Amino acid sequence: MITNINYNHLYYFWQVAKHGSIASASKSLFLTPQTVSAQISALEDRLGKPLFAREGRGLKLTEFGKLTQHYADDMFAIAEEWLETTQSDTHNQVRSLKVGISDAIPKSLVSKWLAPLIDNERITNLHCIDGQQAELLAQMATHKLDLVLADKPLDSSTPFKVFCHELGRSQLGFFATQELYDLVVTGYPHSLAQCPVILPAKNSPMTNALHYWLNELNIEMTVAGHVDDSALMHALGQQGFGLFPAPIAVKAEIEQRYDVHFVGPIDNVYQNYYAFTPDRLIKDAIYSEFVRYAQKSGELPA
Amino acid sequence: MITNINYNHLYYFWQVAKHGSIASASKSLFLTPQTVSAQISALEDRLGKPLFAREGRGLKLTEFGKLTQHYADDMFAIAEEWLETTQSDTHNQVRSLKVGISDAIPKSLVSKWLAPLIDNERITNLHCIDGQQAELLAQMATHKLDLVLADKPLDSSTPFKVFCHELGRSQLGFFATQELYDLVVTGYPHSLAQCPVILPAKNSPMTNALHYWLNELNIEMTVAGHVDDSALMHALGQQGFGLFPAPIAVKAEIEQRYDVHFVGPIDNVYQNYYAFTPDRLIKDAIYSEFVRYAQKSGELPA
DNA sequence: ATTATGAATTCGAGATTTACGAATGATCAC
DNA sequence: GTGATCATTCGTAAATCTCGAATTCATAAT
Repeated sequence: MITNINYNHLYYFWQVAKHGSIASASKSLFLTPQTVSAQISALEDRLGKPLFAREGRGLKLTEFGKLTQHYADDMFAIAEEWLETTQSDTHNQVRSLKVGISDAIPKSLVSKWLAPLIDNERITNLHCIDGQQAELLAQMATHKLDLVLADKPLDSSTPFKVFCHELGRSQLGFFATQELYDLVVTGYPHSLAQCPVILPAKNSPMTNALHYWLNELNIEMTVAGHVDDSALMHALGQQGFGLFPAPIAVKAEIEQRYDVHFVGPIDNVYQNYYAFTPDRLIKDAIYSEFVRYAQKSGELPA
Repeated sequence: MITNINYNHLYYFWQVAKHGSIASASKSLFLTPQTVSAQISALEDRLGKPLFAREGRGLKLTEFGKLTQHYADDMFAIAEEWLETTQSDTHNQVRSLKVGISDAIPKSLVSKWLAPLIDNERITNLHCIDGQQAELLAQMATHKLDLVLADKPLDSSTPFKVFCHELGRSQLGFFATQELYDLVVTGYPHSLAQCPVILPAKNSPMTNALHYWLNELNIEMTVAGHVDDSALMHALGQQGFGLFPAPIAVKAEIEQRYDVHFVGPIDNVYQNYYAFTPDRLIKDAIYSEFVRYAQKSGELPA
């Protein structure tokens, strides 16, 4: 007689796999290690193969264990969202938010957007991760993220349902170290020809818009490099690697944090901001709250 | 003290929600109805709200129950795939396959491709569903499908990892009822101008290629309509609604089933076939087997 | 209207599972 | 070697799961 899988055992396994040890997992489960150990053994017996290899005084996932963890990750991410969205008492609503932030977006802008929600105590548990837009959307599809922030809209052909909200936009400007600043500040923007620039990824909307602008003005610049990550771009800029573009909305933060100066604006070149939310109705309240806040604070220098 | 969720209870709930009644679910769980009923009640107590409304002598999901079922669907779809891919004994491998088939693909081609796997007894449990490519890929991402067949490749920007395999292609030809056939068969393809045609969706690769071909030959045709679903297109064609294009690879089936005649080929216009598989390693064996079979049988009239 | 049938449920008792304390090994840090 | 940390084994107590019998209720049959 083949018995059913005990999904509680799988839950215990998942906790152990996450924590890396029975001892630590048993604490967070409010159980004793013996218990957890026994349940894991029961699951292994049921499955016919070991999930962990006993190594030294600890455990190590077997290949089969790793695979199982992967599946369990996906499963319990859904379960957690289910509980979060259905168990939170009606007037206190959801209290946690997992946000994916595209590399291209300045972090200081994000914290500006999120600040009202945190100040309000609407959210007590914020979890942010970085990454590329496509990766983040994939994680949202599998319930591992609630919200994705990015600087490009979505080609309509995305397989799964996501909603795309426009948050606003900010004009771009060039920033540079003192040394470079002195070099180009007079005669801007035509003086730009004198100096290398760091640009975002090729074919990113920002880069394209920039090239168009330079073309219009008949300026030929030296491209020092293309960098995907905005934080890295700023850091390189700080080293004097070249001028770099950044949204004017965060001028103050950029100047202060990276010890650079604002050189000048880039006419008609904007970075747009979008928020993506999944096709789930329950967290709606917090979604719309976020979007509303962000759009309001997003009325940035035109 | 807030207790943990018992995921076995959730599993019982899921079964009941699927079967529509405790009586039926309890059979498939090899338990008695009292037991299942009690476990469901326990879960409802833990969650604080009822999952079912007792209605007459049966059960009906509450709104909360429906939502929960939705989450449970997603969770246990993953669990089932996990068990299927890890529990199947090593040399007998996987025996079930869930295939999503894009509307645009002629079903007779699909059955040709799948036949070897079924004849071989490699697969004993085949589940096919129809739909639009994007929808199907979304379902694959959430583990509800193992394989998707479609007629267009994928823009690289798909958020999640899928592998795209080229299966082959078939030249297209026009088909028509006897009456229309008589009208256009002489002087083909220029005679096409005399007769309305049914085309696939606007902007589908097939439609674009067709327009290009017609343009080249300087033929102006009347478009009777655009139809997404290949089966529907054939049915309309059978009614004499107009000529319709179809892959020559299934000429015989089309002629026989829809009682139409092959009018003539369309030069340099092909329908391409692609198989999409998810980023999961375990079902690899059956995937590659399928792709190999399909590619072999896909060497179609050039 | 009365009787059956099919469904969910309640109750109580027994079987099973789960959980813990105590004790045992095994490993690591010192 | 000593003490600390971790997983595990064993035996037992508590919780739970499960089932049979009986109950309730709504529908179906007569």
